[in-house]
Amino acid sequence: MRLSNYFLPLLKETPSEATIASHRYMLRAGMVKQDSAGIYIWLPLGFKVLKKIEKIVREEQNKAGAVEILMPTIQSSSHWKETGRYDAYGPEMLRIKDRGDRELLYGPTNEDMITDMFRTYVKSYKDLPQTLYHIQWKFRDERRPRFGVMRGREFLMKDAYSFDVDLESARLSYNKQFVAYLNTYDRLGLKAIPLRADTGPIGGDLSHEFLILAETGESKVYCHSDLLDMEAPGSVMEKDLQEVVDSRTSFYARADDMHDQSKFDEIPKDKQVVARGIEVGHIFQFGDKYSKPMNANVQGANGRVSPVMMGSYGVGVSRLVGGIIEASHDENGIVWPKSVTPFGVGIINLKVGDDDVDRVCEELYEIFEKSGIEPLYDDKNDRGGQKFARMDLIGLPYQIIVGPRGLKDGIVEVKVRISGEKKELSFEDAVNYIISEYEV
RNA sequence: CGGGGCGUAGCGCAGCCUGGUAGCGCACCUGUUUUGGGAACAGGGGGUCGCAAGUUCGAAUCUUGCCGCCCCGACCA
Repeated sequence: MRLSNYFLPLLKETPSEATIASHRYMLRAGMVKQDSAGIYIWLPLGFKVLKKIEKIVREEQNKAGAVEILMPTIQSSSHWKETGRYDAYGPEMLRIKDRGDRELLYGPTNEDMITDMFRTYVKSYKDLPQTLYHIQWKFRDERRPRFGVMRGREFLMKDAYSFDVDLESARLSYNKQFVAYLNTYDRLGLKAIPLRADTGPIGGDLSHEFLILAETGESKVYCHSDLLDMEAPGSVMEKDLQEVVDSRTSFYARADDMHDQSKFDEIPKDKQVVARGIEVGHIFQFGDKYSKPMNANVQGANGRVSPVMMGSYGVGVSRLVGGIIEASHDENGIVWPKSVTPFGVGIINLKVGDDDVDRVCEELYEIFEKSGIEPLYDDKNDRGGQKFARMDLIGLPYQIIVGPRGLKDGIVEVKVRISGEKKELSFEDAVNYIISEYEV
């Protein structure tokens, strides 16, 4: 993409409402524009990142054996009345009436709808287990939306729903998602901690929330530091993932609402971590909570009919955009992990109109376009300082700086955003270096 | 939902107390000189002062009502 053709409305000054880094930088870097409280327009740069995160979430869901569907944003109240949640959910649910005075709602979650769908098709244990997911916009009429996309009213969520014949099988479905979550966050460049969680209004028996550490996190976290040092499990072939799950859950890790100081004190002092975190995922195992009232029953091998055992698994995709920035920024702007960066490399032309500089930039641009690295070429006729500040703000992992001064000696400069390190390299070395950095 | 506050150009703000032709910085446009870490100078465009009613010769300014938004706390991807 050439910057001269792009829509990138940057702000030099910080809008007054933004108090945390991710919100400030998302506004300043032209990623989002607020339209009303907790509702945002996704501008090109923000949308690109959102889509990249969505893609990684999708790939990891597919790897875990989940199957993608798409449910509507607008739901009928009927399923919610069947489960009793129409009354229980409260004012967070946006209720709408259509022209026929029918009660509709903008979905805050989809257990009720998917349970209804599932029961019409599946009657036998032979069609189980099954996990379905979708990535869809949700609306929750939060009392106080804030922190930009971190707590919007409208937000993009991946929600998966598992269906099993019994609790033993349901445990395996839960474990698959647990492992998929660890891998997902790892690919997003995040260190996520699974915490034993309260089951909240969705309800159920077993639940973990996943937090990423950030100073501005809304939750206080107490955990064992070894948990933070663990690598993502990657693709695990064994059928029963219990060992992998146990290897994480055996460490003490609680948010303050579930905190037990005496157990925390048992951890060696130098391994105790007290930090703040942002919730970026939550998984639940809730058995027959919805299947029972909705008569979503399946017949087992023994011929007995019983409610299908369910779980649900949420990842806040739009929240992750903010979460990643919270976890990865400095005083100059965002520092994107390579996996979600909106563009792979920024090309800075320090003297637009200079034949040699223009030519080298164009060659670089073409090479990176072809190699799929997606360059953002700053071909605007601005001063160097402005270009440097701009590129730092939007946070691409690598910058190639091309100017007449370096070109005279046959070199271009490569800047690594995260460290600030600058390398003076030949054209070929610069290209090879960037390309090799993106090879898996 | 309790507490606090704000609405004046795209963004950041002053003006309001004490009513009298709407201002500053950034951004934007034109020109000149510049150009390797957010350039300088000169000129210029952009506003129903959140909306409505009222008081007044006259309202951004005073009064009332409404709408919107933010911040701090208690609750949630």
